[in-house]
Amino acid sequence: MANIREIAKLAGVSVATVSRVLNHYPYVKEEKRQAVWKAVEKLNYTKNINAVHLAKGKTSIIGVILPYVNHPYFSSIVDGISQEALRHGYHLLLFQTNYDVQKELEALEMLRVKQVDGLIICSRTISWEMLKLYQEDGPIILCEDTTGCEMSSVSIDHYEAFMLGMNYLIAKGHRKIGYCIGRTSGTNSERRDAAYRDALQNIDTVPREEWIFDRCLEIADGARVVKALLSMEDKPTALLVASDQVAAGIVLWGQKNGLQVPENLAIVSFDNHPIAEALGITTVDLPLLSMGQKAFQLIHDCFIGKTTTNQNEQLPVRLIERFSV
Amino acid sequence: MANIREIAKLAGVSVATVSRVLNHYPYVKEEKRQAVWKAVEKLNYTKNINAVHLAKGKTSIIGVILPYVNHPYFSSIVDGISQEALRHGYHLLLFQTNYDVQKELEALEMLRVKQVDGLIICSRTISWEMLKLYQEDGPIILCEDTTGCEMSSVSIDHYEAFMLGMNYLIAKGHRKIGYCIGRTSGTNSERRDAAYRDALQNIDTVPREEWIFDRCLEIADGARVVKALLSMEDKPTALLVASDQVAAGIVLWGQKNGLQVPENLAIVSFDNHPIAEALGITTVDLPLLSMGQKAFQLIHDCFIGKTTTNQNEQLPVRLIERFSV
DNA sequence: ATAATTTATGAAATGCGTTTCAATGCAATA
DNA sequence: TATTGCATTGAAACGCATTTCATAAATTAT
Repeated sequence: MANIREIAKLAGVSVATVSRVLNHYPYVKEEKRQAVWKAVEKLNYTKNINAVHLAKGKTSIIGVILPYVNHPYFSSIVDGISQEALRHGYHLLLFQTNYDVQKELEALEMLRVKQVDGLIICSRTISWEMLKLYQEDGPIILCEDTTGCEMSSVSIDHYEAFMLGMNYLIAKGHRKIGYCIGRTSGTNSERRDAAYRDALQNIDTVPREEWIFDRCLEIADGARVVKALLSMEDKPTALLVASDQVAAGIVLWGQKNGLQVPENLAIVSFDNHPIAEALGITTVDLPLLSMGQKAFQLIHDCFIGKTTTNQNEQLPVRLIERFSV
Repeated sequence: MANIREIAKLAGVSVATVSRVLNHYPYVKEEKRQAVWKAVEKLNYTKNINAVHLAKGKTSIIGVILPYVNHPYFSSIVDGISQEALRHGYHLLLFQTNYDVQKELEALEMLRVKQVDGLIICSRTISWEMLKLYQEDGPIILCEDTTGCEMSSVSIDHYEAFMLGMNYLIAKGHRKIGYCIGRTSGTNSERRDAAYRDALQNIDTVPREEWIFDRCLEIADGARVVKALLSMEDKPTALLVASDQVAAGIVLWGQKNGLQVPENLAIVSFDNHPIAEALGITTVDLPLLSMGQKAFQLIHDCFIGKTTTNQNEQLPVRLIERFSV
C-alpha cells in the first residue's frame, strides 16, 4: 500500500506539499496540485487514518456507553447522538456494558488511550468519583442530573416526570400507587423514587415497598408484574411504569389475565413510544432523541473550545393524556 | 503525556523491553519488569492506542453498517454482534446510513483507510459490484443471501420464511393475501416477494399489487395500513407482515377502527419480538441475535486466518402459531 | 526602487508503539 | 571441553501523516 512518501516521490514534490494538497490547503501551485492528484490516482493511494489520528492526536470518534443497545429507550438516545455526530463528521463507538462496572471502566479507558475524543454515558453503574478520574482525558457527558458532582450533562428531569405522573394519578383519586422501574440504583431511578415518596407524603400516605417492581425493562416484564399483582391481597390501584414497553406488557398480559387497564389498574408510563399511543396509554413524553442530540452538541462544544466549563442542560417533559387512567 | 521512550529512560531499559513488559511477553528479567511497571506508574503512563493501531496495522474495531439504530430488527442484530465482539476484544463502530448510498460509501471507505478491520453490513442500498471493490481492503460480511455474488454472508432465508407464512395462511383457507414490507428493494425483500408470488402461483392466484404495502417499519405504519385496508373495496383476508412492530400496529389500530384480527384479517408476521407474544400474533421466528453473533464469528474467522474463502451461512426459521390467523 | 507582504515549498521534527535482527550471557548436551 | 540452544536485551527500522520552521520567489505597498 502506497504511502505519502511514495506519492511525493512520484509527483516530484515533498511530503509536506502532498499533505497540503490532500488536505486542501492553499499555497500550492496548480501544477503540483495536479501532479499530486495524478500520483494519488496512479498508486491508488489512501491515507492511513491511524497515522492521521496519531499525528493529530484525535480520532473524531466519540464513545457511547450504554447498558443495552437493544432497548428502545437507549436506541432512541443513540439515534439522536448518531444524527448529530453524522452532521459533524464524527463516528460512534459503542460500548454495551450491561451495567458491568468492569466494562464501563474499559470504555472509560478508551478515553485515556485516545481511542475516542469524548464519551457520552447514557447510563452507568460506576461512581461519579471514578468517572471524574477520567475527566482530564477528554470531555464526558452524562445523561443524568449531575447536580453536586461537577460534570457536564443533559438530562431529563425524572423527578418532575414522576411527580407529574403521581399528581395526575392522585388528582384522579388514586391513593394506592406503586411503580415499575428498570433498576433501583442510579441517579435517574433515585430521582424518580424521591418524587414517588414526596408525592405520597404530600397526601400523607406511606409508600408500600411491595408495590415497587424492580427490573422492569421489557414487555415480558409486564407479564411478571401482572402475575405478581394478581397474587396480591392488597393491590395498588395505579402504577407508574418507567417504560412504555413494560406498560404495554402490563396492559396486554393484564387483558389476558383479567386485570383490566384502567378498570382494575390505572397506568401512567414514560417515554411516549409509539406503542403507548397504539395502546392508548397515558404517558409522560421523554425527549430521548433530543437528549442524544444535545449530548453530542455539548461534547462538540467542548471540542471546538466553545465551552470550557461544565454544562448542565435539563430537558422538559410533558404528560400525554390517553386512556389508561 | 509520557510515552514509551520516557518510560524506557526512567526504567533504565530499552523501548523494546518496555514494549515487552507492557504486552506481557516472556524473556524479560523480573527486575526490569518491575522497573518498567514502576516507571509506568510514576509517570502515569498509558499507551496511545493510535500508535498501536498504526504500528500493528489494525484497530480491533469492526464497522457495522445499518439503516436505523432505533429499530428492534437492527438493534437485535447489533446486540448479537456486540456480544460476540466483546468476547473477542473487539469494538463496534456504528454507521447509521438511512439507506443513503453516500453514507454507505463513507462507511466502506473506513475499511480502506483502516479505521476498521472488517465490516458487517446489516442492510444496504449500494450494489454488490460497488461493495466488491472494497473486498480487498478487509473482510465484509453481509446479512443477506449472497448467492451469485461471491461474498461472505450470514442470512435468514426470507424466501423460506415467507413461504412458511404463505403456506400456513393458504392451509387455513386464505386466498386473498397481501403483505407489508419495509422496502421493496434489497435482496431480502426480493426473496420475500418471490416467495409471495410463487406461493400464490401454486394456488393459481394472481398477486394484487395494491395489497402490497411498502414502507412498513414501525407501529405507526400499522395504522396507515389499517386505514388503507378500510378504504378498500376488495380487501385481502390475510396479510404477511414483515415486522412484528407493524403487525402490532395493525392489530391495535385495527381494534380501534373495527378491523379485528383474526376475524376480519389474518396476520402472520415476522421476527418473534416479545410484542408478538404479548399480542398473540402468529409469527415466524427470525434468529436476529444469532445472525449478529454469527456475523461476528465469520468476520473473526477471517481475522485469525481460519477462513480464507467466502462463507455463507443460512439460519433456520420457524413458525410460531398463536392466535392472529 | 526598497521595504514589506504574501505565496510556495521542502527538510526535518513530531506523534508513538511494535518488531526485527544482532548480540551477549548462561546453562545444558555431546 | 566444545557445542547447541534458550534466555535477555537494545539499536534501529517501520508504520505514516501532520506540522513547524526556514527559505526562496513573487507581489504589493511605500
